[in-house]
Amino acid sequence: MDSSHVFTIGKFSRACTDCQLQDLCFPMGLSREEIDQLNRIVSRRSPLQRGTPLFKQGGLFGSLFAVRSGSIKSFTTEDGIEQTIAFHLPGEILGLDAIGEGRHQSTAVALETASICELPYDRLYLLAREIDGLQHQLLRIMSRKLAADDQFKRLITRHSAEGRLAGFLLNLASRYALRGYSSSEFNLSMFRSDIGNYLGLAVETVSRTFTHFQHDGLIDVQGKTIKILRRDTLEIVAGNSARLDFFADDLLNRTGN
Amino acid sequence: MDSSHVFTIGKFSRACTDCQLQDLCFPMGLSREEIDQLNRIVSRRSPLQRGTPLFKQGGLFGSLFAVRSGSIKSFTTEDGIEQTIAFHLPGEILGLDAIGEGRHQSTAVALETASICELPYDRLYLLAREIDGLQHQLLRIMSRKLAADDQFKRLITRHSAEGRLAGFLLNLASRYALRGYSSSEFNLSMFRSDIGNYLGLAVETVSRTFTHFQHDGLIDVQGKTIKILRRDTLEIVAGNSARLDFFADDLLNRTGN
DNA sequence: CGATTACTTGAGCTACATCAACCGTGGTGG
DNA sequence: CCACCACGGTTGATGTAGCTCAAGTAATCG
Repeated sequence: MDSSHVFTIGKFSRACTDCQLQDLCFPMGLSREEIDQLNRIVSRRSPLQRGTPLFKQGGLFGSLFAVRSGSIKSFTTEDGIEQTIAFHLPGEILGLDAIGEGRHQSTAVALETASICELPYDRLYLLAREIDGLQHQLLRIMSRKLAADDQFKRLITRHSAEGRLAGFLLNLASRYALRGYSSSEFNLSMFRSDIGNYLGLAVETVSRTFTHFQHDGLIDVQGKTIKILRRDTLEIVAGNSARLDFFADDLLNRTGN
Repeated sequence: MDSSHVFTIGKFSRACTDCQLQDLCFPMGLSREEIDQLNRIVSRRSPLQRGTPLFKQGGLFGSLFAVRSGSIKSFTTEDGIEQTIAFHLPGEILGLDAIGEGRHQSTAVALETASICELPYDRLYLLAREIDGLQHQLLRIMSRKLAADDQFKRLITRHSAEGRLAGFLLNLASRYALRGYSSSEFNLSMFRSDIGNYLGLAVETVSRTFTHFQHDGLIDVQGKTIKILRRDTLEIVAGNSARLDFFADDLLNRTGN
C-alpha cells in the first residue's frame, strides 16, 4: 500500500507528475519537485464501481479526494430525501465541505467506474504549509467552488426549466472542454432523475425539455449521448429564462406550437 | 491610518482582542498574542452608509472583509439582472469567492449602516502561514460556506414558497442566536424584494407568505420586525415542502382555506 | 428471454408569476 | 404645516409553467 505512489498499476494509476489533470487539480502551478512531494502523500485506490460510495454523509472526514477518471455524484440526505449537490468530473476535488465540521456533509457515489486519488487532509495541510503554491491552490479551488455556487443560485432561482437544462449542458460541455474532451459530444453518466433532482425539476420535465431541444435542433439526444448542435442558441436559452418564446420563433424556427 | 488598529474610534472600532465576534470570525481558536498579530493587519473603515457598496463585481480583489456591525447584501449582476447571493451578519466574511480569480465575483452593499473590518489578503495569507490556527480557521470558514451552499440548494430546489421563507427565517434566527441576539425577535434589514430575489420568489409571494404565517400564528410581522411565535411548526414547514397542507390543518389550525 | 428499471409521452391540476390596483409612510417643497 | 409624491408593501384576479398521476416504450441486467 505504501508503494502505491511508486508503481504504475493500470491505466489510471500513474503519478501526479505524469497526470494529464495537473492543471485542474492540486499540482497546478507547482514545480516538478513539489509535485513529486505531493505525489508521495497521494494514494490511488482501486477503481470504484458504479454505485459504490466513496464516502458517506456523517462519516468521519480524513481525506480529500480527486477524481482521476469516471464521474461521481454527491448528494445530501435529509428526512430520507436526497438532494443532488454536484456531479464531479476528472480533476475535481471532493470532500471540501467536510473540512469545517470534520464529518462529511454529503455522500459521494460513483456514477460509472471511477479512479480516485486520496489525499489525507492532515498531510495535505502540512504540505501546504511548506509549499506555498499548494496552499494557494487549495484556497483557489475552494474559492472557485464558492463562486460556482453563486452562479448555480442564479441558474436555479431565475431560470425556467429550459434555461436550467441548457445551462447544465453548457456547464458540462465547458468542463469537458477544459479536460480535453469534446465539448460538443459527450455522455451523460447520470440518470435523468439525477439531473432533475439537481436542477429542481421533475424527471418528466427533464425528459420533455430534452425532447424540445432535440425538436428545435439545438441538441441531438440518443439516450445518454448528447450532441450539442447549436451552442449559441443554447447559450441564449441558458441566459434568458424569462419569456424566451417571444423571440424563439425567429431564432429557433421551432416546429410544432 | 496606520494607527487604526491601536485606537478605539467609536463603539465598533475596538481591536480584535476585545471583539465580541471572536468566536465566529478569524480569531477563533487563536491565542491572545496571535489575535494581536492578526489585529495588526486589520484596518477598520469608517461606517458604511446604507446603500454604499463595499466592493463591486469585477473590481480588483485585495482584501477580505468582516462584518463588525450592521448587515450587508451581496449580489451578482448579469445582463442587468441582479441575483442576491447572501445577506451577511456581524462576524461573517465577505470576498472569499474572489480569491480564485483575483476579482470580485459579486457586489456587496450595506443594507443598513455597517462597520467593516478590512483584511488585506496577501498579509492575511502570510500570517496564516505563520499561525497554524489562522490557517485552519480560514479553511474552516470557506468549508462551512460550501456546506451552507449545499443546504441552500436543498432549500431552493425542494421547497415550496412557504418552506423557503420558513427556512430563511429560521436560518436568520439561528444566526442571530449565535451572535447573542434574540433568535425569536429581530429586524429584517432587507426589502421584501431582496428576500424574493434571494429565494427565487416574486415579491408578492413573499408578502403573501408572510401574511399566511402571521394568519396561522407562526410569526408576528410588523413591517420589518419579525417575531417567531411557533418555531417548531415553522421548522416542520421548512423541512416539509411537499404537500404540507395534508397535515397543516391538524398542526396549524389554519384559519380560512 | 423475461423482469426490472430508465425514459418518454399524455392529461389534468396547482403553485406561483404576472398584471394591476391600492394602502401606508416618510421625505420634500410650496 | 400640509399636500403631494415616490416607494415599499399588501391584496386581488388571472394565466401558465411545470408538477403529478398514469400509461406506454425502450434499455439493461440477471
